[in-house]
Amino acid sequence: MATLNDVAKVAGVSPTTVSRVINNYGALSEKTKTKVFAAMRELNYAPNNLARSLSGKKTQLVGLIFPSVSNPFFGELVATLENSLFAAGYKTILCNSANNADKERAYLRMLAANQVDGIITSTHNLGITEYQKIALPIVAFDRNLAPTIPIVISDNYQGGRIASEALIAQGCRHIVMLVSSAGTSEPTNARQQAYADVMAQHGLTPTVTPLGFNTVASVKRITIRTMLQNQPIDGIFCSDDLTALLVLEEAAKLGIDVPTQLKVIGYDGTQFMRDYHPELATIQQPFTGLGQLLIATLTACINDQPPKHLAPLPVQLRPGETLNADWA
Amino acid sequence: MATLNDVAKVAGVSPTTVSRVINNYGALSEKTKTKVFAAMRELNYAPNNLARSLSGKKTQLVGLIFPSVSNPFFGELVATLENSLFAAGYKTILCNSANNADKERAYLRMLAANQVDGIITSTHNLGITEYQKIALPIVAFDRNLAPTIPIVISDNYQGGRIASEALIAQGCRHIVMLVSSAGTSEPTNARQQAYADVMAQHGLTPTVTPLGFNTVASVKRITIRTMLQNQPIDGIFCSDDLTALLVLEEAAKLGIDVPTQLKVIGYDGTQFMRDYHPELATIQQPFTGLGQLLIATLTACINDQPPKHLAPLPVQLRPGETLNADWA
DNA sequence: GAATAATTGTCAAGCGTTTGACAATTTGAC
DNA sequence: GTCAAATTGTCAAACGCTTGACAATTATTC
Repeated sequence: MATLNDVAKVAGVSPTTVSRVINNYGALSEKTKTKVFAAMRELNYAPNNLARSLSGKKTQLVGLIFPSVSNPFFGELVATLENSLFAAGYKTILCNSANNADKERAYLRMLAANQVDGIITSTHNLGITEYQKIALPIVAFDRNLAPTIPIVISDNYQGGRIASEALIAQGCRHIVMLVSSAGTSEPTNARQQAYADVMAQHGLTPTVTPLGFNTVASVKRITIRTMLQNQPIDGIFCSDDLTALLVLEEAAKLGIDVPTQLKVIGYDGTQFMRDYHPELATIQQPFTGLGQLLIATLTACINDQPPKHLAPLPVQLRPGETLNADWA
Repeated sequence: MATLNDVAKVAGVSPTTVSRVINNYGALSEKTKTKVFAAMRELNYAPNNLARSLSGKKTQLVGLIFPSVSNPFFGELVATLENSLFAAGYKTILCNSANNADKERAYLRMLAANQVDGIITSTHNLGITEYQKIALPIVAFDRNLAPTIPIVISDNYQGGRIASEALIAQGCRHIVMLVSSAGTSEPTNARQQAYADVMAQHGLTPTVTPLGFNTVASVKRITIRTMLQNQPIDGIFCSDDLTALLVLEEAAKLGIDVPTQLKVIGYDGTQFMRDYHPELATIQQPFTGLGQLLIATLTACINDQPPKHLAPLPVQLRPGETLNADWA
């Protein structure tokens, strides 16, 4: 690997000058700049980022801690983030926490050891103190990590309300909500709260059926099937789109027609769903907006300007045939 | 951030001793080890990996260049890789090339600048010379990058053969293959070759319809629909599962019953498909095996022991109702 | 308690870069 | 041709750690 000194020799200038060119600092003539750039190209030189960072520069590394990119929701979010981070000059270290506390702890240590500039995370298997001990800029997505850690969310309550009201507006009276989230104090729980509130406002009884975030699909299917068989249900609100898919398939197997007998609405609205299951009505999260806000917030934290307050981003209903047959 | 010197002071030993403990080198008594570890914990110390690597240690960083983790196939593969890499003590730098040559070039530079130990890639938008210029261990997945770069694949020809024969065995005679890959010399093209060979062996006419890897789903749908409407087709072999999904949906819209009127088989067999579309018959790629082989090969390259020859990993048919109604 | 082995300390160079202070040189303007 | 301004060079310290050489200190053993 060519070093800065090699470049200096080839260009016939001093190492300091090369460094000045790289960092665009000090007085420099066009002529030397050209010479140096030519030498860099000739040697296929890339400055050693380790050395640069050691001597004070930022690493331009950001850690992304998410459950797993094998889930299309996180996959899409991570893809969005990675793109924006790249555009902003950052490199992405990917960490799939797999909802494993030990792994997450190891990741935090590792990211610190690698001197990342900041972390964006969407898991929380650790205690608050552990997050606070990290003396690093952190931004959370949809999770309450610690009072001091800024959190970016979309409007979960609003989303829950829109979904519930949409089902009721379509005539549903026996509406069940399926939730697969685990914790109790998570922001996403506002969706359930909204569901419960809306149901109560309409004099209807809310029924929340938990499925467990880490439960395998086949087990979820069984729960869903028994539910469909044993309860009089005409509407289902799923806290994520994948669960909605399971509902649609189990309903089809049982000969329940959607949307005449049963209306279904999901949550998330990934591009994947839009492409491969456009029939599903869902609550559309603003992926791009969330990604940009996450990164803007993180860079703000990196520059010691933590945001005062972060308003939840608006969500919107994406209509579909599972809610309203003659939608199109 | 605490440094090695801080740890030494707290532990009451010399910096050298702390380094010896970290690197487990030289003669060390249990007593000092304990003291040092205690001090490290007390200070929440993590060795600065930049400094370690600068002074000769490996970075334990691996770059992953894939089109995008928003595609469930790559998402799952990347998740698998990340897990295994983590287990092997490596950190993952994620690079979504988005099939953009400039971005890929920038990524290669960036990875080199960050002194990664190696790269695993599954895109190739660049010329051979550009890959060879990278003086870094590279392993390719399903792509021919350069003669010198080892390539890990599953048995594409075998997969194409199994799929084609399965359709024929189920009585299909008018079979179309839908391919979404772009290049002409890619290993995955063996699937088409096998399809063509098998068709010929049975005295049938092969028809390959290209869809374009980067084409949006809605456009693919149109192609598929017109094809279904205008050609007598009783079997479709898709070069990936997502395309198969589109086929199933368009067929349903047209009132074509699967599998009685049309049989469909996909390719890839992600966990996602198994969970959310178990009805789809497909060719199952050995994800875990591929991941492990990719990493084993990369570490071999890193240790200057490039593999002699890499045999394609076997694939297998995963049956499903889209191929055989009474399968279950 | 002497001899030997085991452990720990001291010192310094080096990894590739940045950055500041200062001196030396070149350039341009008049 | 002079002078100031612009440009480039020299030198050295620093970032945090590793590693080797060597000396000094402890433990261990008989």
